[in-house]
Amino acid sequence: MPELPDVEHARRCLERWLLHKTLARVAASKTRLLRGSSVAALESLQGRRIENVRRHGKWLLVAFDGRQGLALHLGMTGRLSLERSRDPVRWSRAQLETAEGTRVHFQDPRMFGRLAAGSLARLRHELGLDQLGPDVWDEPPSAKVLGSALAHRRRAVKDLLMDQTVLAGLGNIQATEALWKARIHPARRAASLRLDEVRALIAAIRWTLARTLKSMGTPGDTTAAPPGSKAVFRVYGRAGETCPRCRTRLETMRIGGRQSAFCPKCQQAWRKRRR
DNA sequence: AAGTCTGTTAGGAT
DNA sequence: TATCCTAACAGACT
Repeated sequence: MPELPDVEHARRCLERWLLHKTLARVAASKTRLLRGSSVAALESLQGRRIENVRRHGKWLLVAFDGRQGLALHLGMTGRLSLERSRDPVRWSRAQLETAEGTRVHFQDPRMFGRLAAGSLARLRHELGLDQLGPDVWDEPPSAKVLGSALAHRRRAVKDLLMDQTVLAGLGNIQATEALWKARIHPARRAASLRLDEVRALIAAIRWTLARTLKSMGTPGDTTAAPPGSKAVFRVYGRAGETCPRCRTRLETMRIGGRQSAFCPKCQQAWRKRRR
């Protein structure tokens, strides 16, 4: 699940569960710590109050008093959940417990997630937040800015959209959906996009992010679709089904090792750059 | 039921 | 430098 909408949802959950609370206990068993961090650093957060919960791209950053921080990446299968007394929590790799007894689990079956604690300044450096591109939801680039980021790049546009140093937050699903919405073939060379196409792409990115975010509802809303439910997506994972726009049979191809669904009619590969 | 697929990213090869 | 590929891991699906 964890692309921008999922991480933003997780952020809102954390805010609801932890904001202004005191962290009484933190434990990390099998979670991989970020290089340069340690369990001792995690434990030094105990007794501190949570001041805010921010997100940049797919990273979560929890700020504590004393300029300390906890950084979290959900990796490919990570999720945050509130412990309820009923069923046991599977794949819990780390636990955060407030003085009031609220217990938050970091569940991560595949263990691609990351956790780190330390001074906020040091974390920002270690995480390479300065290496990340602008957050695609909070600070979307203008067509001109994105256009120049794509110019002179030979890689497939989809591959670049998922490059976190260009734009922070998009993953395979959101990039697939946005390109379909913007009617751009995923394998197009990034440099071949015209300015009007870049403009359409930015609008399409907002469209898919807003749509996915909305489908997840607000934290605690049990009527919303469970995160990652396929129903929201128009083309992702739907190769062989028909295009919702033109009824053409959707196809899929591999780009940068990732499966990329597209509509062969709406998303033409051979539009060449107009000079 | 063995084989294939999977939402990420770091790091090494080309 | 830019791009491409694979490993890290464990489960779901066909």
